[in-house]
Amino acid sequence: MLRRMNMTGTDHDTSLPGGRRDLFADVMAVVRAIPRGRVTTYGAIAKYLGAVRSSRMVGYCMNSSHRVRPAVPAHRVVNRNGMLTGKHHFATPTRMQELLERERVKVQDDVVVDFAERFWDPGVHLGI
DNA sequence: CACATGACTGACT
DNA sequence: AAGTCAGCCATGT
Repeated sequence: MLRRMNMTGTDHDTSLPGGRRDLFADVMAVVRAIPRGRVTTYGAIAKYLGAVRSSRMVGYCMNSSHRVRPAVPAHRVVNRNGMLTGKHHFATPTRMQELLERERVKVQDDVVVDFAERFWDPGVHLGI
C-alpha cells in the first residue's frame, strides 16, 4: 500500500539518497490509479496522502511527472474547479484536452464538463 | 541568507 | 462574485 506523506514540515523524509522522493512516488501511484474517463484534483491527492495543505507539492510533483516510467495519466489531474491548470506543461497547449476528450471527457473553456460526475476521489475509491 | 515563484486551496473581504 | 491573503514548501536566483 501507499506510504503516507510525511507531514512534519521540513523533515527530510521527502528526500532519499537516489534523489527519489516518497511523496513523488506516492503521487505517481495515485495518479496511475485514476480510471480512464475520470479526473481528480491536486487537493484530493494531497488529502489522500495525509497532507491536506500540501496540494502545491502535488502540483510540483506533477511538473516532473512527464519523465516517469511507466507513464502516468497526468491529464486526469485538474484543479478543484475542474480547470486544466496544467495544460501548459504538456507537449502542446492542447494536448491535455485532447487526451481527456480521447476518453470521452468533454472540456469547454479549459474546464471539465460535468466535473462533479467525473470526479474520482482517491480517498473513497482507494480507501482512506 | 533573502526573496520570488509556482500543475493549489480555503478563508476572508 | 471576484479579488486578495495566508498557508504551503521545493527550487532557483
